[in-house]
Amino acid sequence: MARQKDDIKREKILDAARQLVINTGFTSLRMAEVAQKAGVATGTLYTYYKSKEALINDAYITTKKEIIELLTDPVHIEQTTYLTLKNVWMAYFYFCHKNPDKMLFVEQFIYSGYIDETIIEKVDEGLYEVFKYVEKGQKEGIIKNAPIELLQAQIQAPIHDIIKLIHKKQIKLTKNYIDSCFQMTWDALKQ
Amino acid sequence: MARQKDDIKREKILDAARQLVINTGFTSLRMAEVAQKAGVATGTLYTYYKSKEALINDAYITTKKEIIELLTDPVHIEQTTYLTLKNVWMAYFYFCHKNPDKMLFVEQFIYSGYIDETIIEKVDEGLYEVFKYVEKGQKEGIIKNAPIELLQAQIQAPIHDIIKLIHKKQIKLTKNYIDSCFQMTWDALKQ
DNA sequence: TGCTTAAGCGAATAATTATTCATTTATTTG
DNA sequence: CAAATAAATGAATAATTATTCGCTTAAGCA
Repeated sequence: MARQKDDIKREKILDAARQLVINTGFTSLRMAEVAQKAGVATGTLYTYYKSKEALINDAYITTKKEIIELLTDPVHIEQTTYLTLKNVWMAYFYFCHKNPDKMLFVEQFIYSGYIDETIIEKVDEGLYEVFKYVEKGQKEGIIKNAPIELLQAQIQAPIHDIIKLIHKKQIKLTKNYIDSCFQMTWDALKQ
Repeated sequence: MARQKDDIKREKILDAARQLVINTGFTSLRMAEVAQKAGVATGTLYTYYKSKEALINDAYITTKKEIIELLTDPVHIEQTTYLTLKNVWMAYFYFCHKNPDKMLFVEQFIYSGYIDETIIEKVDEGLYEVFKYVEKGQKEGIIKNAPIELLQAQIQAPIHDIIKLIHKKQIKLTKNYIDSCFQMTWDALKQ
């Protein structure tokens, strides 16, 4: 037959899109720039995606899936709820630090104006797994009995804020710095 | 002479812009829609602002100033650091709850692609006042000795996340709910 | 009350940018 | 190795949308 679509090229396109969004905002995201940054011609974008909207939505879906897989990896599970949560928290923190473009893209996507509304809840379902660790801690009387979404906000929101800060002000990370972040979150959660 | 520009109309324009951004994203913000929502003609926008960029930047500056004035209002000051911080936190929480469009607009602005870079730091200077309450608590040995920006993240990020949630899922607020939010934040901060 | 002048209007225009498509290039397979 | 076919290209086109401008309206002032 003939040539096949190249998954590495697709990934380069998504990377380019995410990076451009983070550097210059969703409004300034131009298909021509995505193509240039990805090292392909503008027209090529349309053999991989039927529209700009489809491209952006795919960038969301694939990135979110990657994050959920990371968070629900059984490798984090330990004997105590404290240690399990710490592992998950650390894994997410490092992921965000290493991939600020992915984290920020996912966070910003909802306000992009390109949302295909149907996909958001579907993708988010995978997160329930993570909440189970928190609910387990509640049953054990270790974690506060607040509504689960409040606890979730206490866990994830500061991470995002701190990563933005690190990124913006080029603060360098020390073990100490990260540990005191987690300590604050744990103090917020614990009974 | 002749007619004067109408500050109420200007406010309506800014309101319209903020609401549209929150409902449909920055990318879908069209001058024609802003005009319609504000109840003026498209051309009128240009007697108030020389460009779309100028309009959006003004929406940012004025909103951010409003927030900073709220946070630095001396009325919040009490005998103890705990009570002062609680007052400021509550004031900000209620503001965000009542004006989610203002809070979200300010939060999203950085990623809008319309930033006039020079203004951001200038406007943010006013926030130092608020950090002083936190630093005071550190000197008193009441608040953890973590870097100030980490403490700031612990304070503000969960509020933003929770307001988004309330807005999205139409959770109804109870006194209890709000108090347990603040309790978590305080536990995160306190020594 | 009438004159002056800037606000207000919105259709027409200019600019911008997503998408298409005729052509070229490269991969697959018999 | 050659034929078949789909990917890749990027200039041309279509679509979208910010901005302008000639005209109308109304606020301020003598």
